[in-house]
Amino acid sequence: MRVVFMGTPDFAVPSLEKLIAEGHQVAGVFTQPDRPRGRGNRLMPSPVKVCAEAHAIPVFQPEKIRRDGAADLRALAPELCVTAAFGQILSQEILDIPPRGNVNVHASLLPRHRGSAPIAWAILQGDRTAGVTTMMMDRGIDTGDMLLKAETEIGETETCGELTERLSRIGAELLAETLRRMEAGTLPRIPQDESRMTYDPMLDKTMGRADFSLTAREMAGRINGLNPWPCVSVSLDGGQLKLLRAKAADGAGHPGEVIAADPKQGLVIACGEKTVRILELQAPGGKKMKAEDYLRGHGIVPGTIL
RNA sequence: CGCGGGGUGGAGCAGUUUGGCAGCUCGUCGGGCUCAUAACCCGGAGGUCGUGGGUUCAAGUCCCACCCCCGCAA
Repeated sequence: MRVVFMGTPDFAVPSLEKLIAEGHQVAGVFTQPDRPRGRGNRLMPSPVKVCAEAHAIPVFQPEKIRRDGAADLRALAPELCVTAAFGQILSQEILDIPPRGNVNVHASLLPRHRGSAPIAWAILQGDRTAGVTTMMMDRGIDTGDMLLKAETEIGETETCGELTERLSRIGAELLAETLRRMEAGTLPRIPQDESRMTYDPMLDKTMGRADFSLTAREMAGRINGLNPWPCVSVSLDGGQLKLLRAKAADGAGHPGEVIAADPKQGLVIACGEKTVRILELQAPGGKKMKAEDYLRGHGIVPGTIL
């Protein structure tokens, strides 16, 4: 099929690569403009742009596709558009261009977790499973009819970053099957049950402020679900200690109290209910490391309130 | 030239301000104690101190250049 792909972050790359590998004709790729990123504020291309260029596919980076992308898209004459974490809202004018419509790869089990951060929210809300849904796009945000769905269990200490990586590959497979069945005419089209939908807001860096009055399960969900961004962190030695991976554990104490902090027992912090064991963290200016490694070189006095 | 932190045995750190024997918490290897142990005791191995150059009787430490890693900001 002649398709145009729209996507931006790492999550979208496997889907683009799968389209190419499946023999679809990817006529062009739309992605977010290069942004200043990293140290030195250098302009960095999106992962999707890097991938597209490696395959010699024309790249389009309008600031707003609904304002100044229609002509380019029309010129590419796509039979179908595929989007995956593009990061821009499509107008009806854009949606009307491809005759077979617009398939979106959304990283949740719709109608749950509509919005831009479905994977993080699945972990934040303590879901046991996550997944990918392919859907036909319409004017609303993640409101269109569902096509196919793939489900996977969320690991007990799996982070948003890890789950995103996993779902990106599951999504690519699901996309391939979706297009196969579309061509075969055997694709179901299922309206979303509006009564069961949830819409989750964008992540915000203020969510990273540690709140140990939560239950241990909630706290572990925040720590794992907000990694790699914005991450839950606590102030320590004038810097921010990022908590990167955690697991609920037994025990109790004043919320925020350090129950244990040595290489043998690891780092255990009391929550509103029970405690969390910190498995990985990152010290100010340092690299990610296991909590035990951190504690070999840094002392935290048990009883300290974080 | 956006701001800032860092690179020291296998891991994590101190030591750099004020140049003077390579240190700490672990791990590892050997031995001991113990009914037993992730506990405890004794002993050992393991380091071009990111790279190159400079100053000095002497550089992890001071000077110059470069490489790499990380945080903030997005």
